[in-house]
Amino acid sequence: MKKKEIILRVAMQLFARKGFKDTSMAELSKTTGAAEGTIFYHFKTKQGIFLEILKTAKEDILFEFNSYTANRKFETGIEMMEGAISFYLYLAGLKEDLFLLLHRRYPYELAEVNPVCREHLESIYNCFVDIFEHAIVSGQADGSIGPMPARKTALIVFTMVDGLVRFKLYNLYDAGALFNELIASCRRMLENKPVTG
Amino acid sequence: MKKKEIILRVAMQLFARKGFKDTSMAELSKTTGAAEGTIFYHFKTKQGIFLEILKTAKEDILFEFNSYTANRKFETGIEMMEGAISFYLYLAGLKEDLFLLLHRRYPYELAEVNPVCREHLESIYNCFVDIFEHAIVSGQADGSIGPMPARKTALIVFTMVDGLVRFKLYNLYDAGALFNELIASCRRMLENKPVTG
DNA sequence: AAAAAAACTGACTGAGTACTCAGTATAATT
DNA sequence: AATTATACTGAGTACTCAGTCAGTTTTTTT
Repeated sequence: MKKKEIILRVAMQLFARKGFKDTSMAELSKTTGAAEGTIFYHFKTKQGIFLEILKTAKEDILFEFNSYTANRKFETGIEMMEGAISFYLYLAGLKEDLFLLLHRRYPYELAEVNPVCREHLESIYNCFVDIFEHAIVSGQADGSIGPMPARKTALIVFTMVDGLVRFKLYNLYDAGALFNELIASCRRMLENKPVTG
Repeated sequence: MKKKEIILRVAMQLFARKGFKDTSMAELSKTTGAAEGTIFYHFKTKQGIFLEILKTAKEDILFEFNSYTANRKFETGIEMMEGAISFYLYLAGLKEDLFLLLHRRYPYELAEVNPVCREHLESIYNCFVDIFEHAIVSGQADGSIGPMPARKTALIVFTMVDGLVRFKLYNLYDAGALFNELIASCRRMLENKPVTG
């Protein structure tokens, strides 16, 4: 593996687990085995490393997203939603460092002054919200999901699922213990209620 | 106002808006008008300042919580839940700096090694989840809310509402545009569905 | 094998960091 | 008025930081 790759991989871990500011170039140098000068040969600034991490993360998620949507088929929209939620939680476990990074403040502060960063973040979030929205639209077509604004509801589902991930990442609550209840709550929230009377 | 108070007040703002690590004692000294030595006369360490901020924040929230629960009366549990959600969003607007602080990573990292910090955070969170839980239990008693585990559901409602606050604080989405949909979603999630047939 | 290009090195820099301390000013107590 | 206690000061300390640069090693091209 080339040093540049190693630097990116290790920096991702450190930025996610310790934070951007709390990770020094000296530490990154020691952990990667690359001299500090080497790091600055490959990346102009420390922030530059972060932006490249975010770029590859975006491509990574887009890939996972595509292979997910290509392979899964669901009977109803509400089942599709269950699959989407499971997918998000599965991905958060698989790529824990990335989700830790995305739950830090730094990316969003950078996004406010750096359009490239903002675009990467938006791509990542749109991916996920799109999945939820698509499930809702499908469910409304097949009758399993009731009438409600699809995008807004997708955003609300996203905050629920991402909130659960935050609980887990921050060690606030055992996320697994809430999983079944989350699914049940979403079902009640989305289900098409037959009109009685 | 005594210098100690000023230091606490300004440090709260700076820690919330710029982050703990990104706020230097030099800056805090300049902004407060107190010499660096004065700051360390009142507080043993920088971390000590943070802990005292969190302590007063906890007392602050407990006070708001008490005056809220003392003054409001609701017909049904589901209405009480609507009131609780509004209260949370109102408080997040009123005490924006505190909520910014609580959405940073630093408090939770400190909580993992500092029991005092952990206790403060737990008190704060329990306050809010208790309000939601109480609404659910009341609603189940009066029949406006269906049968579901009260605490777990309260936690899920909390992630939804707090997620909305995060959207707003991070400038990700206009939270106001989602408010009505959030209330409607919660209603559908909680409402007691009459058994048909 | 020689020349050119790319990858790599680590000592160094100057600015910034949390925190200290010897001493001064102000307030409270006798 | 004298003594004591509290509040305050800012230059100084030892250290860490991101980033530089002159020079060396490795790889690629000719």
